Amino acid sequence: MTHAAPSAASAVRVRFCPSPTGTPHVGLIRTALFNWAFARHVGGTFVFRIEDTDAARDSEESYAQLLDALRWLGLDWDEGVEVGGPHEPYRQSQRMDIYADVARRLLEAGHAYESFSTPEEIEARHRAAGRDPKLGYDGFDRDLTEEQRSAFRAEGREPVLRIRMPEDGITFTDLVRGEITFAAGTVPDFVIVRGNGAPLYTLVNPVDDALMGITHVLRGEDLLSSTPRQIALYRALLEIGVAEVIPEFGHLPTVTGEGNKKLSKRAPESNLFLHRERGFIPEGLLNYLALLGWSISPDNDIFSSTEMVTAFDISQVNPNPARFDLTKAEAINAAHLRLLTADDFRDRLVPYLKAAGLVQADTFAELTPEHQALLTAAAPLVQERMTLLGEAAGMLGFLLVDDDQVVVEEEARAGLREEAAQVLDVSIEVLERLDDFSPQAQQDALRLALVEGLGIKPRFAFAPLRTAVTGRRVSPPLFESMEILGKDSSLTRLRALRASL
RNA sequence: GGCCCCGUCGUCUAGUGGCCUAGGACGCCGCCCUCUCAAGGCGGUAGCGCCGGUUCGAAUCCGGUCGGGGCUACCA
Repeated sequence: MTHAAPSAASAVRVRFCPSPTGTPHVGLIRTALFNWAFARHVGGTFVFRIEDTDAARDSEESYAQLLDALRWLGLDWDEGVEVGGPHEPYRQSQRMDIYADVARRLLEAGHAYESFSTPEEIEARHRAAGRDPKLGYDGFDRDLTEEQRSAFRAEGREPVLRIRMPEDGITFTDLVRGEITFAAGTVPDFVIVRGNGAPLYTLVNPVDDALMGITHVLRGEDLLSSTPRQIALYRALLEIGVAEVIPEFGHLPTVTGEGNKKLSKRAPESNLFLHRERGFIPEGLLNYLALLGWSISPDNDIFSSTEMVTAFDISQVNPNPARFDLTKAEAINAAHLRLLTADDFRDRLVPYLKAAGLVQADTFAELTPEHQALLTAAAPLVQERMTLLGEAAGMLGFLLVDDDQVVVEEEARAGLREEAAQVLDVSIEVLERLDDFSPQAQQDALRLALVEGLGIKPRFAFAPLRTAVTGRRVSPPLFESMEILGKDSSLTRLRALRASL
């Protein structure tokens, strides 16, 4: 791919482990990007694992979208789903026997215990004791005797498995926030296996990280408060020989939307594929996402993912929440669009023109020779005029439709002034006589007749022609456009608008 | 409520005690260029939440305060 080959084999192993629920969210992608950049920077291993332990919410469609997303963005992984690796399988739904085994060992070693209390009972005990009912689990079942457990079972209760939290507080050094301490007693014993035997995220995530040798966990800030539980579980896993090291944690700043709240999955800006459909290119989107919490240098915002890999330093990540600003994202995308080579830019236009029904193929190579020539000539005209590839249809559509299919937009027609008819009459006459239809020749002749001859300011002199030829108020440069269109076609369009006045 | 995180222009950020009368970018405004729109050039707008303390000196360190956010599930 685009990254430097992991030369000195690093011991660093990081992972991206999304749940396949819904459409990929830009915040999720930002997390993937930072993990990827971190791994590539140090020459470590990037693992891609799927956490599909919630059958009620997970879907195959979402799984496919996750693959599509990472591949589109070029965030390649060394180990994981599809590519395999030494710790297969990489989908948690296929690792249930592993979790059952670890849970059993945790129970046998006394790190976990069976808990029969229902949420209602826990709350009731808090109230009875005059405590805040929202305190969470109270440790009631910690030291149940075998007799008590049997009695509960006899009632038909199915126990969940809880981890026994340590008596003392938990402190760790966050890679982006520094030292963080959770005081003793503030984190209740948590559930790792449901009453029906299904393992929970609280168990499977650390277990797989341990089994897969993950050394650094970079994830969203929303998971910060679950870290003490994971560390407690890790300590237990260490003791029973499932884990070898406790990874370091780094909590990436939340990606917010309007109003400083976490960018909702319902918000359209959160939808990665919507951005792709509108014409973001991977380079632009990745660059923008990198800016959410990180900066490559004091005076530059535009960079490639390769440059990011070279410079990325997790300790330089800003802990502040970052707002997803579509306007800036688009500006960054526009900058990358301009950075593309002419051919590359041209080729990337094709799927968008296809989607708009203007061409018949998805790739440049499959286009008709006519369309290929036309696009090759026209693409450079719009490259620095576009922010999103999706604008291609509007900018180039007039070149891809028949003369009698040109629709003159209201905005353009409204801009026509009194002298439009006269301008068109004169222009048609001038252009008809032109043998050299190059932009320069057109301009020279038209300026002579319109600007000098009729005394009309340039900006008003050419507007009627632009409207006639493109149907729009905003278009690629007029003379170049007419050259591409050809003399006959251009004249036909000029006459058509003239006739409609 | 409890626990935890965060607090520099509207937004994303640089800043790790003197280089800061706080730099860049997006946005916005103006001018130049100009066949439209862009691009480009030039200029401008706008910020260290607040209060104490430490220090010769604080955006930078400490305390408090206020504000924002996250978590508080047999979701992930």
